[in-house]
Amino acid sequence: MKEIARQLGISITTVSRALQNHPRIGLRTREKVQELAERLNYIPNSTAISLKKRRTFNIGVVLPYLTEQFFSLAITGIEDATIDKGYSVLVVQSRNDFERERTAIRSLIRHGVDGIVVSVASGTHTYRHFDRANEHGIPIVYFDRVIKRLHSSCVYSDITSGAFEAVDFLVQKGLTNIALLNGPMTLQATDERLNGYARALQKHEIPVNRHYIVGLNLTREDTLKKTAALLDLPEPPQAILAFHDYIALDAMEVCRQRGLRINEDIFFVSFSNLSFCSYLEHPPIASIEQFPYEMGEKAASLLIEAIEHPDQQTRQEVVMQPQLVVR
Amino acid sequence: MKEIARQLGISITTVSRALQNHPRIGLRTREKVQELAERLNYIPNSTAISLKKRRTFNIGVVLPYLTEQFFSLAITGIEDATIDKGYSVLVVQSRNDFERERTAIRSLIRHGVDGIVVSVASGTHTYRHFDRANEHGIPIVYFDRVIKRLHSSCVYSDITSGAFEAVDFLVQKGLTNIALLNGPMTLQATDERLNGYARALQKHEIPVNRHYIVGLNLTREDTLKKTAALLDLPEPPQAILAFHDYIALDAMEVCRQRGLRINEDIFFVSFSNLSFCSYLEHPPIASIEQFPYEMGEKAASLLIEAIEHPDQQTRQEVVMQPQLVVR
DNA sequence: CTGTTAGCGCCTTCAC
DNA sequence: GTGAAGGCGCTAACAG
Repeated sequence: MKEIARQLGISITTVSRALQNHPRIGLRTREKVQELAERLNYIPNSTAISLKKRRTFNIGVVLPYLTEQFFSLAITGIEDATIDKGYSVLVVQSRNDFERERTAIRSLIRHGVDGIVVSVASGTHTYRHFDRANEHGIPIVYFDRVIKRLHSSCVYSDITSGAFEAVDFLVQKGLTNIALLNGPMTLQATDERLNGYARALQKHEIPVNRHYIVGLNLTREDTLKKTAALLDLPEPPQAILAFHDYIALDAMEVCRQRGLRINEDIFFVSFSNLSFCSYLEHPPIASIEQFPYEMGEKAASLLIEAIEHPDQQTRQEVVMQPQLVVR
Repeated sequence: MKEIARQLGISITTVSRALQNHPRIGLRTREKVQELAERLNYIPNSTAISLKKRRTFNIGVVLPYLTEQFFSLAITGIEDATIDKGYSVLVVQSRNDFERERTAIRSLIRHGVDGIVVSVASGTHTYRHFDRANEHGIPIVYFDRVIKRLHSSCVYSDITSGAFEAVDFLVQKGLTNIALLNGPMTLQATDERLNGYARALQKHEIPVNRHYIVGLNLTREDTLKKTAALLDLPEPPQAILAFHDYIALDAMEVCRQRGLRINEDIFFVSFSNLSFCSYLEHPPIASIEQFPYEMGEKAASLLIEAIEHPDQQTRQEVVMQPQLVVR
């Protein structure tokens, strides 16, 4: 800017205004300035602007794993919702580790993001780090793995209803012995899933067999072991509802090894609907699509809302309806 | 800082120095400052620091798709290599679109990143936008889909050798009719792959059958169609080398539909080694692992090198050896 | 060991 | 319509 001002023999102020299309600036001046700026391929220093405006136009995203397609789709939604509003996205992976998440948030605060979208790590047990962000005036929107806080919006899917529909679907196919490979009890979604499962069985007056309900700890070994245990039951399940496609895949492997034919001797339904399931010879017969892209998109626009209108504290809770996709 | 200075009755400078553990500051003063800062849960305004230091400690990453596991692994490598040096990562997806890539770079420049890591979009045909970054003093490191520029380092894998080994492996298994499902001719890697393929055949004195060499355009339909054409040849291939696991999967589907048994009637080897291949009942018998994580890591550290020592323009070209993983 | 001063690049009253 | 001056929060000579 200084350079432009010098070359044109005008003041920096004028340059600044010309560049912003300030109304009360001479048309000729404006044109000359903009043209010269172009020629010098001037790019405004956003650091300086940030300092002045107290906005960086960066938003932070903290989520467990980018390698999970669910989250990379979510990020894409976030990107699409923010990019043309001029925001850039800072991504940090928590790897489901509390400590990592904490430092991630801290680092984002230091980097001066205008807001944060987070999907809480499964290892997180206290929420002080999030409050810190809020205390610094940084709004947070939670998605997928949400926690419900006073002033923060969140968007998540209705797991209960997803599980309900899945089980309902299986029962209507004539399957009554349905097992549930559920997540760790620390996650809220685990409860909801159980809920939907139980409610669907109840609807059809099928008694809940507690041996069919299994809590997994996210390690592959655990999944393999507990699936094997299920199959060893005197009355093994005819169908399995898995809380994640990956879990279903691991479980299917166990079944195959025992000579069970997928989608004949035993049926699978799982959450998430990873695109690569379509490459499988025997994919789960149904998946519960949770629309990660849309979730990310929604979360991001709520965040931008919160950033740009900090006054009107309209906390929102958006519940997305999952959809049973039958193959 | 002002607040701390006021409360302690000292100058802002002293506070600043105390916070940075400046050596020539009174121990007592320092402690008092740091303690108060803690209590006020003061977080330095990095925007201001950036303005002063002319560094944002942000680095940009531009790549085609985060949803491809290859790239999300690369990002993870980048993250790990930068995070503890105090950098944050701004991610933008180009979706292989030139225009998107261009705006991405532009936006990163505006946001004042200290450097950029990029995997060039397949749709990119001119490199002016990259030069722009360089003109603004922003170093770039290319990885995977690299272009070779005067002052920019790059890291990529030795596709030729990967293809060579793959074909060599197949021949040693007694397979001689080997087709190559290659990428679009616009990508440099496509050439190299062809090269390795041809060289391996040559080594075993197998003539190159040009009907076996197929250029794909990255759409699924194209893959299906051209694979079918391969199988329709008077002498169909016994094995297929695919330039990507996803391509192999699509091609395998075609084979299956025709009643060919994977890994019996026809064999597959592909590049990339996606983790989910292990879930397949009949995965490619071998994959060419390209170590995306390590590539990202390396690219990022080269970038940091370039950022922190802008004087010593040591352009580096790192070639990673891929590895044939036999299942 | 500590304070004074100037300035990073830009925006924004306020004055002309 | 344009310019001068001050300041965003912090750092870094330069003085004591």
